[in-house]
Amino acid sequence: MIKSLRGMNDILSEDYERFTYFLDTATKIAQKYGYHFIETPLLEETSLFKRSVGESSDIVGKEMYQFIDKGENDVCLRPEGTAGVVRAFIQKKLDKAGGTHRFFYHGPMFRYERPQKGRLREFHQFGVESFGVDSVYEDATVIMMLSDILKTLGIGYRLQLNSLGDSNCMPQYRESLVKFVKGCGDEICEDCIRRLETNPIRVLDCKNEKCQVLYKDAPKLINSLCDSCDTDFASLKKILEDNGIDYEIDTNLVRGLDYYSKTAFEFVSDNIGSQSAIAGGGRYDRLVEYLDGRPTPAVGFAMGIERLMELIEMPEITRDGYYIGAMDEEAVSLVVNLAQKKRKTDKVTIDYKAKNFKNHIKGADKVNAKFFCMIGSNEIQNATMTVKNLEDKTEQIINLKDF
RNA sequence: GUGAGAUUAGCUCAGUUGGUUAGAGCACUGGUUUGUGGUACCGGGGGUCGCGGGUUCGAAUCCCGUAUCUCACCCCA
Repeated sequence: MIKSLRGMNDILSEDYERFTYFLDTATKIAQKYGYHFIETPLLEETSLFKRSVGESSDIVGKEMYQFIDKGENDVCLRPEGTAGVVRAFIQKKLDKAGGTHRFFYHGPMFRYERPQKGRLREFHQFGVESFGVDSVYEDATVIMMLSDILKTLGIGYRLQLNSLGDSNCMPQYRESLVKFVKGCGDEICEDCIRRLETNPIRVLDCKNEKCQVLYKDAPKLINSLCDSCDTDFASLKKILEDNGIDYEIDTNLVRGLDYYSKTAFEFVSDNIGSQSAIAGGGRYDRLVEYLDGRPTPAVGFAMGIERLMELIEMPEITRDGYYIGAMDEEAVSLVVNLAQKKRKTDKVTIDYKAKNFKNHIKGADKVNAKFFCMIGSNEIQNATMTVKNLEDKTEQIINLKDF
C-alpha cells in the first residue's frame, strides 16, 4: 500500500469541517480590518529564504525541501509565508508606490523536520502582513485582530509580549548578554555554549532548568531599549490595556533573525504539548530592505492551523437539507428526479435502494437532514408527498410538482 | 540529528509462561409483518497481527533490522 509521506496528512471529514471553519472565520475578520488576500507560489528560488532567514542557521539546507529543478534552478518549497509575500510586494513595486498595503494569506508550508505534536512536514498557516505603517498603533491593531480571531473560534490563550529593540539598542544588548553568559563559566549547558556562537539571544529560552537559574539576573532586553523603542513599547501596552486585551511581558521571548525589531508577540495555549505557541508575530522593519526593496516598515503574524485545530470550538451542528427515500424499486427514478430538481436550492441526500420506512429515517438522521420525504406507491398514485420536519416533527402534504 | 514508547478489524482496544480456526465494543450491512423517529433483539461481511529477516516442532507473543505514529530534545522562519 502506498502511504502518504512522513509528516504529511490528508485533511477530510471532520478535520476538513474544522479547517474550513477556521479559514472562513479568520478570513472574515481579516477583511474587516482591511486586509486583502494574496496568493504566492509554493515554490520559490532558494535564495529568497537564504536571504530572509540567513544562511547560518539550521533552517536553510537542513530543514527546507530544497532541490534543483529541470532548468537547473535552485528552488525550494516555502517553509513560511512572509518571505514570499514580501518578495511579491517588492516585485509589484508597491514599496516604491508608497502608502499602506495589507495582505492576508493561507496555505501549505513545508519544513523537513522530525514530526511531533502540532508539528508536521506539510502544515498550513494563516497569516497577515501590513506594509508601510510605522505607527505602533498598527502593531496593536494586528494583535487585536489576532485576538479577535482566536476569541471567535473559542480558543483560550495567553498573550506574551516583548520588545526586541532596533538596530540602535539590540546589538549593544546582545553584547552585554554574551558577556554575562560567558561570566557564568562552565555551569551552562552544551546547547547554550553552542548558542553563544550561533544565536546568543536564544540562550534566554533554554529549557535547561540549571541555565534558567543562572540567567535569572541576566540583563533584560526591555531594560536596555533606546528611547524610541521604549516609548513605543509603553504605547503598545497602553493601547492594549485601553482595548481590554490582557497580556504578560515575557522578557525571554525572542526571535532568531536580524530583521525583527521592536514588537514581538506570541499567543500560547496551555492546552497543548510543548509546542505551545499557536500564533506569533511582530514588527520586521528591515526585511523589505534585506530583499532589495525600498525600506518599508512592516508588521504581521502567522498561525499554524493544525496546532489550533483541536482547540477550535465548533458551532453546534444543525439539521439541514432534505432526505428522500424510495419505498419500492419503481419509486427510485422519481426520487432521483426530485432530488436533482431540489438540489438547485438545497442539500439533498438520497439512497438508490428501496427500503422500508424505518431504515430510511435512520438514514435521514445519519446525515442530519432537516426534512424527510418518502416515495412509495401511494405517492406515485396521488402525485403528492408528505414532507416531515424532523426538528419540530410537523408534517405537510404537498403536490409533487410543487416540490 | 538525539532519546523514549507504540503499531492486532474502518475506529478504540483485549489477546495468559510461545501452543488448535486471533476476540470484544463501536462503526458498516441485512433482517426482526413494506408507512412514522435514533436506544432493543437476531444475523452478515471485514485481519498477510506495520513490513522484512531470524530462533523454534510451532511466533501476534522471543531476537535483529526497517517503516510509520506518538512524546520530548535540537531547531523553530
